[in-house]
Amino acid sequence: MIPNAYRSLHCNAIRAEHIGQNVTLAGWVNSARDHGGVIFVDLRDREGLTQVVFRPEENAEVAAQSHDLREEDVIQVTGRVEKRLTGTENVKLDTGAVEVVVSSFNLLNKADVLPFQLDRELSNEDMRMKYRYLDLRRERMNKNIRQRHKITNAARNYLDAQGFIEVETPILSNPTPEGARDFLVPARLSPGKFFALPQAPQQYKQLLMVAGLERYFQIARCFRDEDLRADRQPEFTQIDIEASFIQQNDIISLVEGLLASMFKAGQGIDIPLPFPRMTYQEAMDRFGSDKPDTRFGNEIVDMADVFAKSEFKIFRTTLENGGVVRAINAKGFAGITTGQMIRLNEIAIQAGMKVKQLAFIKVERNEAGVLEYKSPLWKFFGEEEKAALITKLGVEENDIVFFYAGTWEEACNILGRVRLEIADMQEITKGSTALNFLWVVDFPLLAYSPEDQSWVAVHHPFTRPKAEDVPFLDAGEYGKVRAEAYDVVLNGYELGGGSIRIHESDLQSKMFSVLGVTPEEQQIKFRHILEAFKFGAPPHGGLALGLDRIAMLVAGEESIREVIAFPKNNKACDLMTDSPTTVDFKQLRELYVQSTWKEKKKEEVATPSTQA
RNA sequence: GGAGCGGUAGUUCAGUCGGUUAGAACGCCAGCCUGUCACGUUGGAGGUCGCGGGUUCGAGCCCCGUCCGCUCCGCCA
Repeated sequence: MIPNAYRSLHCNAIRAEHIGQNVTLAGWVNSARDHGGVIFVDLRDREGLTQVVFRPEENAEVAAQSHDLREEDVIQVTGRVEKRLTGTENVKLDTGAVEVVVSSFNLLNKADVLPFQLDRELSNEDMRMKYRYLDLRRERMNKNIRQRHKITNAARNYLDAQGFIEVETPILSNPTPEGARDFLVPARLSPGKFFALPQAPQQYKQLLMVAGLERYFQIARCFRDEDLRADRQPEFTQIDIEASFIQQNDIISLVEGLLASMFKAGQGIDIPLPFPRMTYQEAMDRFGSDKPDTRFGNEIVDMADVFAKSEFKIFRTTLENGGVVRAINAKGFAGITTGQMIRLNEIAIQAGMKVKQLAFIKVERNEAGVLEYKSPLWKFFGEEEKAALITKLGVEENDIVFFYAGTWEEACNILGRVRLEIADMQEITKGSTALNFLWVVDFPLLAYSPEDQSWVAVHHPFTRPKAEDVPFLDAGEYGKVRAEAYDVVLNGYELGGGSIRIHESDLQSKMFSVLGVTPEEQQIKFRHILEAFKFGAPPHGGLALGLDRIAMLVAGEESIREVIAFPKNNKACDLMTDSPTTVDFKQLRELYVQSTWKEKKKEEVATPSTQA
């Protein structure tokens, strides 16, 4: 730290070597302990605490003034560093062996009593957000914000060292034809027209590849006007990366090194490289998710071979009709409560289960010491099936097995969700420090949307189909086409994703056509990119990482709000500034914009009379 | 758009079967206290039980509606 007029040292910098020296400190009164004569003040700045002592015999006037000090007053003190009296050292403080005996002090700013105590946990989220600047004074928030700086810095340094160039792309850009809802900005100088805030710098970064930059990155703010979650904010930050003359493996090892440098900077740990890889198909089959949490087992098991010729008609006919029969063995969860069972079934129904209850087998030892298979299905299974099932699922005492019979998609969705809920109920990952990184590769290129009655891009329309699957694309068998796309996953969170892109104009145009964008629309919305690809676009690809989520996981937090200085609440509002807000009619008129929103009128319904 | 949990003192919470004056801890205010560090100690103030309505002799507690916060589903190329 460079000394200035306010202070010669930070509060946490004072050590035994300073004994005898005069120092000047500035900061906040963390606590004041008034003993009538001597007064102790723990002085806090962003680096830490130092105990300063006001003694009447040192300076009677200053000591008298110190009686009025209250928590969070901002003060400046000058005094002599002394070794603490023997027996009064405080091992909890880095500066606990010394103290500053104050000879002069300035009250820089008096503080009102705070609306909440900084040293106690606070559960009132409105209060935290309304007084976010006070919430950020708390040690936990201070740590999170600074840790975020460290990992961001590490990312910049790493990418710079790898030859990547940081480029800023426009915040005012065009609406995105598909994908998330855009935030719109009226364009005053083009009456009736609108900008959109970028959901991602996707097209710009590809055009930078056409521009010959070869290696680009940006710590980019992105905007999506969708509903919020604990890990989703309407504005968030991506580490956006794009490179030319590069293949999937190159990007994967680049990003592994990047993440390793960030976790090293944030947590001081070395994460093992390389990360395991799994195809999308395998992830869905085993975990029912494209972002599997691999910290625990209870995997989904295919039971087709066991039940192919079963007497149990529901399972057999499901299989005969091209469906699947799959199961999860929840190890040691036979003690599931009625409430938990109800909850699991609710979740399964939400996830698309067509029946009212998940079929199950609960394995418990009865009073006579015999293993019992409690299940509404057990009586329908033949002896061979039972034996095969027990072996295949590794069923033991105190296990409970859940079954689902239906389509592959349903089974993945339902059992994937059930698997996570069971882990939550069993608190399997509670307190775990495991970091299970994973690459999910070979995503499908396209998915059919029954809602839109058309094929939509699973990643985005610029994603390259795998060369060996292009014949399926040509044949119109869109469901079979895999993409050169990859996601990096940590403990069930999607940290980021990317792809090798299309760099040929005709292939890009064909891709748009498959997605239902007519040639006319292509010219209107994508002329710039289709043209650019004709002027010598290099093969390229990239990836974007969610910086907020990474910061959250590094900090061990469960919400990205804890690593964002001024986040929005559930309704995308900022309670501190009361944003968003209404604007004057005049301001709207200048933008040629008119609001159609009307406040709901309170229904003037007569209160039902209770007296006849 | 849907589901769940929550809202009681400044804060964190308790509040039994619907029944006297709604409690505790921390914080706050005042006094005392020269070695504390979650200082101690004596005293004090502080409540629209989110809001509106209903049931009841009586509601923090039961019912209906509504607002706010959080979590999840839908949504998030």
